[in-house]
Amino acid sequence: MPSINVEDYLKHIYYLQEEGDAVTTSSLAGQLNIAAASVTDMVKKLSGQHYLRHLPYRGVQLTEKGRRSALKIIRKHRLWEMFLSEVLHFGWDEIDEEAEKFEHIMSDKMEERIDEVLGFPRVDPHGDPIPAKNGTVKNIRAFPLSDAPEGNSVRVLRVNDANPELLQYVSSIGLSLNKRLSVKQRIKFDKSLIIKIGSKEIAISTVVAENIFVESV
Amino acid sequence: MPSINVEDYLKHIYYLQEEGDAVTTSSLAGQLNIAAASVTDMVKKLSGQHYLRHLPYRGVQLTEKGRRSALKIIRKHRLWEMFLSEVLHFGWDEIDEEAEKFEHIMSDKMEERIDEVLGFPRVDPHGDPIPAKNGTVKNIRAFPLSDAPEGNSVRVLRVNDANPELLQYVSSIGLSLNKRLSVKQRIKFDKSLIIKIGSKEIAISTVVAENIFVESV
DNA sequence: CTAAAAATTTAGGCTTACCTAAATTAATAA
DNA sequence: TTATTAATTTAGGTAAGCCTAAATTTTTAG
Repeated sequence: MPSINVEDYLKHIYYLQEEGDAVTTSSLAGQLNIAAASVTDMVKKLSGQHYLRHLPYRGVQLTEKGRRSALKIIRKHRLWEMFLSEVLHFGWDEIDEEAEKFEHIMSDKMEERIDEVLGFPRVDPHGDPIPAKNGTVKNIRAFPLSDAPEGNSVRVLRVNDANPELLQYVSSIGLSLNKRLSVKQRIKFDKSLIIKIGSKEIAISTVVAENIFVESV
Repeated sequence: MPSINVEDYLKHIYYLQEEGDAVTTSSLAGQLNIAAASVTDMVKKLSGQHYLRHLPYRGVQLTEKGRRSALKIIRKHRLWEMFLSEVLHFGWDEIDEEAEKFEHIMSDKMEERIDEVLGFPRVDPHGDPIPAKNGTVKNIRAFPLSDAPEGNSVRVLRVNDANPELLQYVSSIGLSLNKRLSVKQRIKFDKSLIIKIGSKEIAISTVVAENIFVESV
């Protein structure tokens, strides 16, 4: 069984890989809030245990073993987020932090019980897919709202959960998962957007638009 | 904030104190499954941080600070047990183990939310009192069934949760919290009891009787 | 193409919390 | 009361994960 620290490394490597970024010592150090030298140490250890492959000075890549372990944690994390949201009525801006620790101590029995109570959900409250027990992850084909052409009508499928304030803001302008909106206007010089939600028109910055993922409708 | 390990020490010291036992290096080592020498180390550290007083070669005693910290953990532990039992329908023989880890990571926000959902319970599923936020603990005036005189009619108030198999056994003979029973006969030579639950008469050993706490009714 | 800058790794250390073995103190039995 | 036994503490170590500073490798700019 990987330690809590190892689990955190694997999870963050998976996230970085998923975003298509190269997984370097420094990007990992940034995610984990840890000195780069410490990351090198751990990476060598994880490589020795075949959780990942390490090309010195180049970066790392999860092995199948590493990917499996990462997905187990992520499954627990997202199920717990779902539970916090659905059963204990936490806001979507609060749940990620609460789940950070629980993901590491949740027993398999607990995982199954919660999955059952929730009715075997496929996505978490931010629209991220909940990995299946067999290691399958449904990939959500959504594109960032910032890429939507003028006039497009779209539906929100996912919101990046990395920043609680962003989530709060998104709620505050009346957006939530599955909500429909249309792009009224794209402002060239600052790349901001004017979107229409229901009958309201709202201006949002690129930063916000880049973190809202949608599908055409 | 005390570390997880410190919390475990404080909790077990509290338990031992509560049972009226002297809290010695070896009794603690036994509870924590740790070598006595390691306990001495930690005890000196905790004494330095004023969580407890240490009389070398004699034993330890929690300070008020230590008692407070212990009760915070125990409150979280018992609330979580209650939640597992009431909301997720875990058996009373499963919950203690599940709560061992969660007690250390449960946020105060989570604690409040659960307390609320459960309707501010006063006792956990084993009949142990849930300490209040202000550090008050209702003491349950119950005596062990093994002390009940022949002919006595009693009600179950608490069952020692230290042993899951005992809890299972107690359930299996039809006993649970608040159930009434009467002592039909006390067998002298092995101190076992014949008790009557509803219309059934059952023989139970001292070991079992010593772990069931009752009040006269 | 090379020199400076940036990223990565190596070296040497630290802290927490554990361990075993040896020394010391306390308890117990003759 | 003293010798033996039991409990406790001290001494010296270990492993996991982190750190800073120095050395090395890679990238980038001129």
